Amino acid sequence: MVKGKMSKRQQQMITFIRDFLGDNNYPPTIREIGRACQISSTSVVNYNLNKLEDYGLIHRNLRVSRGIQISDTQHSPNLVPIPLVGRIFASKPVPVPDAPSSFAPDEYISLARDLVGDSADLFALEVSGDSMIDAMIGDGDVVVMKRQIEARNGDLAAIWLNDREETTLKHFFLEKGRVRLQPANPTMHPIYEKPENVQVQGKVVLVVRQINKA
Amino acid sequence: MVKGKMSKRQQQMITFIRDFLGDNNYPPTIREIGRACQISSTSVVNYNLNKLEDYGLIHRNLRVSRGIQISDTQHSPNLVPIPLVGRIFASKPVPVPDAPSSFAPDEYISLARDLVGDSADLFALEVSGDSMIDAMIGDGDVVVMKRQIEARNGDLAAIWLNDREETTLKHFFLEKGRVRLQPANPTMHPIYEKPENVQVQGKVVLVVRQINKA
DNA sequence: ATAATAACAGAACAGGTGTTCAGTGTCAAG
DNA sequence: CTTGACACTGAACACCTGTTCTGTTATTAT
Repeated sequence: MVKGKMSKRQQQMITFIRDFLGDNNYPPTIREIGRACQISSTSVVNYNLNKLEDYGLIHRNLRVSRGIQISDTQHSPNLVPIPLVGRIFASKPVPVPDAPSSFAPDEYISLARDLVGDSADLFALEVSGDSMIDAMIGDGDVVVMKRQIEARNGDLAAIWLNDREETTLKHFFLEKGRVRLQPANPTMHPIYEKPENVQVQGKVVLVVRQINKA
Repeated sequence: MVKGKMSKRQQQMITFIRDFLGDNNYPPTIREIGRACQISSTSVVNYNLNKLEDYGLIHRNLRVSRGIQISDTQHSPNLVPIPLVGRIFASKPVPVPDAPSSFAPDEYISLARDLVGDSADLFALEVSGDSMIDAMIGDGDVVVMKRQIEARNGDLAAIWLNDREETTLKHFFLEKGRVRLQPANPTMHPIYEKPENVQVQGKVVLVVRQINKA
């Protein structure tokens, strides 16, 4: 992960690589990129490719012709890449990413598009510990969330409790001046909070649990 | 399309190309194919590649390095289609499909290959009811299972209990003549059964929970 | 057996391709 | 002004890669 924003050229290059890959199913060469982006020198293309790799947008296989892989997507229109931005603990607020595209996480999880839709505001968190057990979410589960400030009644949301200083995943209900937080596990009882004490950080859209990670 | 069947070598080659493409997202060179398939001469690889193109299995871009495209109308190589064979109730045995390809389910769920691997023995079930709550699996969850008769210690398995005549999802442990079935929820206690009373129907490899099905 | 065809081996060639290096200009900080 | 970082140029090098050629071996038909 590296700071800095893409230059015009780098943006042009990565869009060309993406288009080329879509047309031909194999990545372009350095000279093909240069030709398409009006770059006369192969070393400049090489230079900017290294920058793009520093940003985490591509992966280069050194000394391999056409050894460019786009890391934001396995280049499948049916797969949605979701940045895995960190881990979630009950004792800390959810590390919600600020801007959608300004940063480049080092890890992605790919999911079929029909599972999560097309939203750009998705991010994934790996759960640490059993503190979310009342939401039927266990240690090692991956929760896919949609960044949003407000929740609608019934949403399973990540909620920061100001007084307790912890994050909880519960179903959100705003009812006559108070907030009811209902555990997903129906055998457990809800808790009630004052609206000014709760802070919605995002809405859970999917939970994935891999039993045997190879 | 041309008549004739593929030789052993050609079959080996095309599977290698497919695997290579899956791993690297770019096609292999002629020499990489030859190395993987124990072919000493590049001309032989070239020879057989032309045959594969005659058969319509691949498309070659002449004079382009790694210019091999697999004309695979199939799904994306990064998505695995998993048949959704039915619903799971605690009161009934899991409807395990008999033969992998002998039946045609009307519904599929697609998952990224890196989530579930390549096994052909996968099938998916939608959970009805809250009977699996002690496995942290709720109503509407989709469990992806791998068909198998035996379970190893620690596997989260679908287990049919002969006497109670019901299915349960628990972690399986065979220990000194008895079977311990441990709920995934660590706050709940295990149950113990005689080995002849339990029947493994499959092993859970993944659980997916969609919160808001659009 | 003989001939024809398919499949393969090895080598060589021309051009493609990633890499590297010595410079050039720009621009902001010291 | 000087310095240094940054983006870029042009050229050269070494290896990679697809192609082609000649020749050999195996298989099949006549």
